[in-house]
Amino acid sequence: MRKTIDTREAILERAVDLASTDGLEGLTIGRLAGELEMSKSGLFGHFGSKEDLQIATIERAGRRFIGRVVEPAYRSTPEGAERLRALVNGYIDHMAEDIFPGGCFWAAASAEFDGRPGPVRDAVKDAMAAWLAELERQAEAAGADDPKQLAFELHALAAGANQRYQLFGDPEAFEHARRGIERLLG
Amino acid sequence: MRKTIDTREAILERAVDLASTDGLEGLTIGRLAGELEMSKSGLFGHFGSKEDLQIATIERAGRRFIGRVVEPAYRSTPEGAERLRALVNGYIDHMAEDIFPGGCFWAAASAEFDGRPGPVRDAVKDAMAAWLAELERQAEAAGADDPKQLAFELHALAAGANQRYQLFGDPEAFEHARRGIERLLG
DNA sequence: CCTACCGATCGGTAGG
DNA sequence: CCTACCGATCGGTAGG
Repeated sequence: MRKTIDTREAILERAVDLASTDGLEGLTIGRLAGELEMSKSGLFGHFGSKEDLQIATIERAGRRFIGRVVEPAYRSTPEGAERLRALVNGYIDHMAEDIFPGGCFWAAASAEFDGRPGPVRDAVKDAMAAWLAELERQAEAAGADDPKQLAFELHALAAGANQRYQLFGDPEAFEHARRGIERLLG
Repeated sequence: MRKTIDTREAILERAVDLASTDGLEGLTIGRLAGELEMSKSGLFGHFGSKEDLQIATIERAGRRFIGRVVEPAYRSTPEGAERLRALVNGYIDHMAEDIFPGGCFWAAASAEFDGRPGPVRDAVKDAMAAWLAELERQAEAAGADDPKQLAFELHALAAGANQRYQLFGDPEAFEHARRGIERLLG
């Protein structure tokens, strides 16, 4: 039992990385099995379908993001302006550190599935909605005039930095984003 | 000759739409041929490889964007602040009008290929670079303090609106983007 | 522009 | 968790 769970976790860790570079559709059972040196059917048995694997991968990416960005911000800052800044800067830091190879998992998954209705798209949507709601909550606690507007702009700057950095390999992207964030928050 | 060119153009028009929803990798020769009611090899003959088809599709999407966004802005406004506003608002309008089904072609293509070096990625990069350079040029003509920073933020707001609108189907995304743009330009 | 193929890979199943 | 398969589809080719 233990080992089965461990194997499943190991599969999903690799799956998140593979999906970050090649997309959730490019995440094929055969390639994933090959990289983990197990048979296709052995891997397949941990999931009921490719769709289930994709959804489990999205959930796993969500836990990684929470562990690396959200929890540190909660531990180090009080609710409000400070936590809002820590969340957005943490998001940017984790892009700059290439924690998801191939760029932000969420930007990729969102662009890939936004036009394809179904449970995979819904899983991406739920994760993004939770992140935006968290930003709005902290913006409200910070006493922002328009918390939704602020959350939108902060996320747009971070997502814009990811797109620019991934495409041009230009670390200046992060500087631009940070400057915009400081102008909004400071 | 004429007809060969027309056929090629028709193929690429469908290809841009298909790639907008299913990605440049999901753009398969078989599906495209099926939708156009021609044989795979008949379609394939217009291109030398799938990669060539992808690059030709990117170029075609670029011409569509220029025709629908850039040229109207040039015709209706003088260089500088007015043209900058017209370009960014035109970009947002063309997202809201669903000119690319499945969301902005560029956001999708960029996220899909940013982690895969090669000529396809380079074609996406060149198109995005030309767009950002155009924004920077108009920002400079408008007398902005930091034209690169302004261009980055304007594009980020527009791209953020696309992501949000495509994922949540929420037209408020465009209002948020327009509000941010007015604050930056006004 | 077509028919008729090729080897490789896809998601998924049978049976152990 | 495996081997051994299935039908479908992939990009691409031969030959006309």
